[in-house]
Amino acid sequence: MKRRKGDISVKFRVWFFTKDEKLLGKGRVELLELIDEKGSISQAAKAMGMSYRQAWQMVQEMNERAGRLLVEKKLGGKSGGGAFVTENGRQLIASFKALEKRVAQFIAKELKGLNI
Amino acid sequence: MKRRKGDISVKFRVWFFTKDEKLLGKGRVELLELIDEKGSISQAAKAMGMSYRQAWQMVQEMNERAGRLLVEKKLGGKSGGGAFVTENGRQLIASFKALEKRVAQFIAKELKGLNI
DNA sequence: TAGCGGTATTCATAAAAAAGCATAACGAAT
DNA sequence: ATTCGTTATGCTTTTTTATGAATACCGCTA
Repeated sequence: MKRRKGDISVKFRVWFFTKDEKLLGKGRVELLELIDEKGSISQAAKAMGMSYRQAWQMVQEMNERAGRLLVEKKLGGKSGGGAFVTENGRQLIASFKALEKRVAQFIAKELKGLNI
Repeated sequence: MKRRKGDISVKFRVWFFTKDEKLLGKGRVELLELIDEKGSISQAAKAMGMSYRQAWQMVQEMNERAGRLLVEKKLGGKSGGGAFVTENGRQLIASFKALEKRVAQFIAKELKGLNI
């Protein structure tokens, strides 16, 4: 089977780091968005098909590494509590998605000139 | 601890895919380059600190998915045999590294304008 | 023809990552 | 006080991934 031009596609990922530790990537941004939408870590985890435990650990790690709270959590209360994305968190999400989009456009443009 | 602008860095990876299967990324390109330099999979694996088994499997997978040989192998012979990167392989390496470099430059440029 | 070093392949084992389960703490509403 | 759904956490099990050992094959060289 002969390889023809256009047979190869390109994928990419970007991540935000704080002092060489991964802060977040596409998956965690999606988790943050779902927390924002659902109002709880457990509902967001369920929606993503991941274990609550893992989602909770991710949030914990993100809050620690960011040096600021990206997600605030409330214990007990009317509906048992919940979790909410802070303004800092929303800004980080926006920055990430903006960069991701621009990189995607750049790569698409580059591919036209690259002979693969 | 307050988060200051510039506290966050960005990392990225790009991959070449053929029909939604990963063909290669930064690690495999490095392996190819080492094979080209050393003339054998086993020496390249040792230099990368990975098992021969894994390196061999990666080469196998790349050759299959590329639809063309990126690495040719020779059994037996003067020094027991060896492995060599084909012209196709070299071109793919070059394309990958060129794209990777351009993306790095683009992201660096973008970060100046992005407020994170 | 015996030896050398690399490719090719299987099998069992180890290490690491993810998932699953169970349970306590919490606090507003009733 | 009871109920409720969530956060929070430890412990066990499962799954995935990587590693290591062992073996056969290959072809040049001495």
